[in-house]
Amino acid sequence: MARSKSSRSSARDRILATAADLFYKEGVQNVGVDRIIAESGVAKMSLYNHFKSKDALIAAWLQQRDEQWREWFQSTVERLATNPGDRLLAVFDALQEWFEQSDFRGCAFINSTVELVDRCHPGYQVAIDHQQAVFDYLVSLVKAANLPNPEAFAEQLMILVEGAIVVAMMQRRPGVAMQAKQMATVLLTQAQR
Amino acid sequence: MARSKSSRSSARDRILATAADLFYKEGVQNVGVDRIIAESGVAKMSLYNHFKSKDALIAAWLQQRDEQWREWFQSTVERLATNPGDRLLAVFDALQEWFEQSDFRGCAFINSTVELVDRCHPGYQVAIDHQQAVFDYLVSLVKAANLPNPEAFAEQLMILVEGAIVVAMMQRRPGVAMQAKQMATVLLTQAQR
DNA sequence: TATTCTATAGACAGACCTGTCTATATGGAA
DNA sequence: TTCCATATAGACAGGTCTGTCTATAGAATA
Repeated sequence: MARSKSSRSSARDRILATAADLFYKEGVQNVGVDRIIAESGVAKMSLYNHFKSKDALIAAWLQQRDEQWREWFQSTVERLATNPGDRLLAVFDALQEWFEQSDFRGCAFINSTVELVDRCHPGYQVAIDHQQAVFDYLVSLVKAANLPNPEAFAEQLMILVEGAIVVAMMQRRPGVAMQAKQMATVLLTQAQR
Repeated sequence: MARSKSSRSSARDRILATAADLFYKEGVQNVGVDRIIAESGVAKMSLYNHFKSKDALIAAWLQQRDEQWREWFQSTVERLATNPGDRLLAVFDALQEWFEQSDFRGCAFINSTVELVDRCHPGYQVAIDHQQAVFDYLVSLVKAANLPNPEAFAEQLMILVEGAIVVAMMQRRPGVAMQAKQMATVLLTQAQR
């Protein structure tokens, strides 16, 4: 039981790791299952034993990326600042760290939403839920900073976050995070009054 | 000569109009040339006589959309406000009109950039140029309003615009434009000081 | 009228895609 | 040792895609 579980996980994990890399770098539509099995060194049947279809693999990737990205994001924000007010702004320092990664190619969830036009795709809801989870985290930060109207201010932050991501991706300009941070500073001062 | 020119344009225009509709609604990767010729009622050879390849058709579509969208955007902004300061904010009223269109599915240029991962694709540079042209227009509005550091403030507006577009697309919430407008108002007041 | 240009329908090649199938190897468990 | 779950390689079917080719119709011009 423990063996079969561990060997199964190993194959599954290799598939998921390869898919994660390729799907993010090249887009879910531009990567075929043949490529994934070739680069992860598994047989095609292993992929289809672990995942019902390519669409299910896409959904599993997004699910995993949601968990991993948010864990990275939150721990980075909390590493960069301790004061609740500072943590709000540290959101943008974390973004800049992300933008500076050499393989940065935008938000996997925005990108997948664009590629998977069909709202019934199993990965679509995962992308929507991810945005909601990020929003909820921002709300928690705003509440910790004791600002009035936490939802309203978190929605403002969300606009800045999404805008910075798109500009960073399109123009390859990681520094946009600091512009967004400065905007957030101004809005924060305004919100505190 | 006039005949052949006009009949050629008519076929070319039908192809481009159909492609524009389908590419925007369903994404360039999800629409094949067979579908375009079927829905525009032309022969496949007519498409390949007017466009070197599907990629060239995509590029031609983006080029046309760039011109049409910016003309619409600028004339809408100028219709909604005459005072230079108000025009800056009218940008977001124009966005809201756009977001409320029933077929709104985000920015064709962001979407195509995501789909066409390859930066060498003939349509890729068109998308980058579009963003630059929108930015230049924002700079002209900021300059007309006599604000200091026009480029810096236009970059802030750009973040708000891109952020609003993404939120409107992902969450189907046209009202996000008014939140972005309110943020712009605060930043405008700050910039004027 | 004869010519020429552009349109048409549709077959076709060649590549790629997903998903299934077979036949076989391996390694821990009973 | 025998069994069984899982791994493997790779052929295969059936579909889609782009782009080319042929054969033909129609309409304006010389």
